[in-house]
Parts: sequence; structure tokens; C-alpha cells
Amino acid sequence: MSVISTCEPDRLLADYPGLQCIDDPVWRQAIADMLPMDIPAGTVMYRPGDICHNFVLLVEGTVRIFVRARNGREIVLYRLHPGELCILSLSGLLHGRPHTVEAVAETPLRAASLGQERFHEVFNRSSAFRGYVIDHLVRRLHETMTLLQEVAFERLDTRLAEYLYRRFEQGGIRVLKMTHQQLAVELGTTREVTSRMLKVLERSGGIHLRRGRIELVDVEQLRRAH
Amino acid sequence: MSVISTCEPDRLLADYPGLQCIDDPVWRQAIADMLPMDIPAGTVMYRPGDICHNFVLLVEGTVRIFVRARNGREIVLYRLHPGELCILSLSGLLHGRPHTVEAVAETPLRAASLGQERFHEVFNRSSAFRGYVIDHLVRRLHETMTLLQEVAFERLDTRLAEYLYRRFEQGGIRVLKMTHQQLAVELGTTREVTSRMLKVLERSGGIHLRRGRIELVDVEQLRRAH
DNA sequence: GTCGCTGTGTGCCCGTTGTCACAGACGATC
DNA sequence: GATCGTCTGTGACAACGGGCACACAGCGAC
Repeated sequence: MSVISTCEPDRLLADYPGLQCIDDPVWRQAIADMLPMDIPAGTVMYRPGDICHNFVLLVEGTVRIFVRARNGREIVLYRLHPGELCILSLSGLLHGRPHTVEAVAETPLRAASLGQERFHEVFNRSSAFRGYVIDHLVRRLHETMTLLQEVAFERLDTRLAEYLYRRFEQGGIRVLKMTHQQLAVELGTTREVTSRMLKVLERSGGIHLRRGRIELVDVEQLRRAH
Repeated sequence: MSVISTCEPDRLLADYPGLQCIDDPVWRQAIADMLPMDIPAGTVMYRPGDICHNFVLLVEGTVRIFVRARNGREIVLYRLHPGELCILSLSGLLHGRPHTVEAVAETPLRAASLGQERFHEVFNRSSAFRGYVIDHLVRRLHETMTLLQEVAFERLDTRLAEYLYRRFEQGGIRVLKMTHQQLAVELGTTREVTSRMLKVLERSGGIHLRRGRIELVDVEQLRRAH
């Protein structure tokens, strides 16, 4: 974690639309005061039981947030993207409670962190900052409840088709570069099951499979599958 | 929803430990200003898609928060208890987004509500109030993630035993008054499955079953089951 | 008591998902 | 183009959970 020099507040503000609207001087100053960090891909950022004492804002890269079963299976809860803040750290910040969740850097990260006391100060002084924090919190809660609903009641093939559909649509992509194993982790299942279901989708003409990539063939076919 | 007279701030403060610590005058005043409500048991408080424009604080009774599958099956996310606030309403309050979650009054309720603008005012002026809101939010998020983990990876019999164990322990009870159907909703499964698994627990000596009630026989047996 | 409603027990079967095992296919690297 | 590690395909089978059907039991109302 070396301190990097390119991470001044102006750059932060310029690069990420979510942060551009900050005209709050207190918050701007806080961003200027944050400690910039470079984190290599694959770094384990939190383990279950860890308590985080810093407020972390992601500037570049993505972080995968997930839970793990006793037998090693995982399911992805969500991903942290640039401009977003790590609400896991709030859990620690706000009442020193540990979490059961894990976080891993999927790419090299650029992040900025703020100490606990400074965080509380900004939180108390800046209304815009409060809105920002609360918004993230509410959004994550909402997402997690929706995911829970899907995991509890939707069939796996439906969830797979739904996942692929969303990825293709949202990204405006025709090729998704990921292995069946990675896909399994997204859905909280195993590689074999994912492989089988992908094959079914391929046979029905929705997608085309190649090693390490899934190519979109027919969006309608995919939509019909969920 | 008739206005009730017994719901003055002092009573609120006196009755619920979570609220006693409020020495913040702004918050105290807000509580005094809240609109008291009486709500009969069984009232549907939110449906999926509803947007709530009020900030609701529960004073008496419990509210069941759950999601529903397309085929009608349900799973309980959590319960709202006296002194707690309805964070679903925050979702609406804070960025007008609807939710997929439902809420039903399990008992007659006494609640207090605050308009959107007044809520924001108090939120901006009272640090204690902010802490209170954030704390609830973080706690719910944490709980929901834990539940998700269980639903995704734990077996039903384990979850059932775990649920019973918690209920008996936390309540210091030996008799749990609920039907198999209600239990099924807690776990997000069906009545038959619940019945079968309860019967297994009974045969192994952990509990004793009677119509509409589950009696604790051997805590250790129950603990061993999860 | 007996009627009727609601809750419970259980057999049976089926669909979905997980697990194990192993073969083969792909693609990077030398 | 041979080698090697990783990724993929698939068969066989087991386990878990869901759904249907139906009998019966408990309990209140009359």
C-alpha cells in the first residue's frame, strides 16, 4: 500500500460523476485529506471477524464482496465500484461490530481512506456527505433483500439467465469474459451445475460458449429463459 | 388510524430503553411532534411497489417484514420491535425508490410518524438522531446478509433447529406458540417440510409437539442439531 | 354430543441441485 | 507442434426439498 501522488481531490472529482456534484466545502476538504492507497489485485481486504476502523472510498478498480459457506462455496453479494464507499467499514466505524463478510480486490485498486474521528467529524458537518452515506446504505440493503428473495425462491437456471441477461444488457456487450467457476461464485452454486445450465442455454440458442467467454447470440432467447 | 392520546413523548421515552438516552432537545421535540397512530393487527403496512413518505417509529407491537415468491411462498426478513424505526420508509424518504418488500402488523400497533420534511430537518440537526438511524440501517444490512448466507448455504433442518434454539434461548421460554405454517414462513419453506422436520426433532428428543405449540424438552439435543 | 374448521402426520413421487469421477478440449508457452 | 495447466462437458447417482393427497386430531361453537 504505497502512497500515490495522482490521487488529489480534483482528480477524484473530475473522474467520477457521482462525486462531481460535491460543492460542499467540508466534504471537498475531507477528500483532500484522505489517505490515498494503491492496492494490488487479489488483496484480501476484509475477512470475517475483521473490524475496520477506516472509512474507505474506492477511486479505481472493483472489489468483490461475498460470503462463504463452511464447505467453501461462495456467493457474491455485490461489487464495489469507483466512487462508491465501503459500507462494511461503516459497520465497524459506527459500532465496532465485526462482520461475516469478505472482500477481495478484483483488480488493482486505487482508494482513499479517512480515519474514524475525521469521518465522524465530516459526517456531522456535511449534509451532502450524510446523504451520500445513507444513500449507499439504503441501496445496499435494498439490493441484498432482492438477492435474498432470488436465492430463496428462484430456480438456478432462471437466476443464471437473469444474470447473463443483465450483464449483456447493462454493459452493452456481446461477449462476457468469465469462467464457469466464476459464474458459479456469482450465483452461489458449483461449477458443474453452472456448466450444465450454460450448455442448456447454448443448445436453446441464447448464447455461444467458448473457453473463458460467453457470447451473446439471441437476447430474446435469454429473456425467455427467465 | 385514530389519533391516540396516551402517546406523548414522555411515555415513549419512559417505556423503551432504546429511547431513554435521548437528551437531545431537537430529537425530543421531534418525538413530541410525531403523529401518533393506532393500527389494528393484520394491517398491511407496505406492499411491493409502495413508496412511503413518512418516517415511522414503532412504539408498541411487532411488524413482520417479509418477501414473497411468485407462487406465494414467503420468507421473513426480520421483525420490527418497539423503539425501532421502519427503515423501509427510509428507502422511500431518501430517494423515492419503491421496495419489493412487504410489511404486516402482527399485533395491534402503536406507532408515531413524522413527515418527510420534518424528518430531514431533524436528521440534519440532531447528531444523536442520525446515529440512531444509521445504526438501524447498518444492523439490518448485517442481519440481511447473514440471513442470505444461511438461506444460500445451510440446510433446512439446521436452520429450523437454529431458529428454535434462538427463540427458546432469547425468550427464556419453554413453549413456543406457533403453527407449522408460521414456522414455514419464517424459514421460507412449506408447511409439510416443516412438519416433517419438526417430527424428526421430536423423535430425537429435543422438543415436544402439540397443536399450535412447540415445547422445549432438551436444549442440548437442539443445539446438537445445528 | 356433533359439526366444522384449522392444524398435523405421513406416504409417495418428482424435480432440482450437489457431488464424484473422469475424459477431453483449449490455449499459452517454450 | 509438444507440453502443461486450466477450463469444460457429461454421466451417474444421491440428497434434499417441494407438492399432492388424504386421514386424522384438537378444539371451539352450537
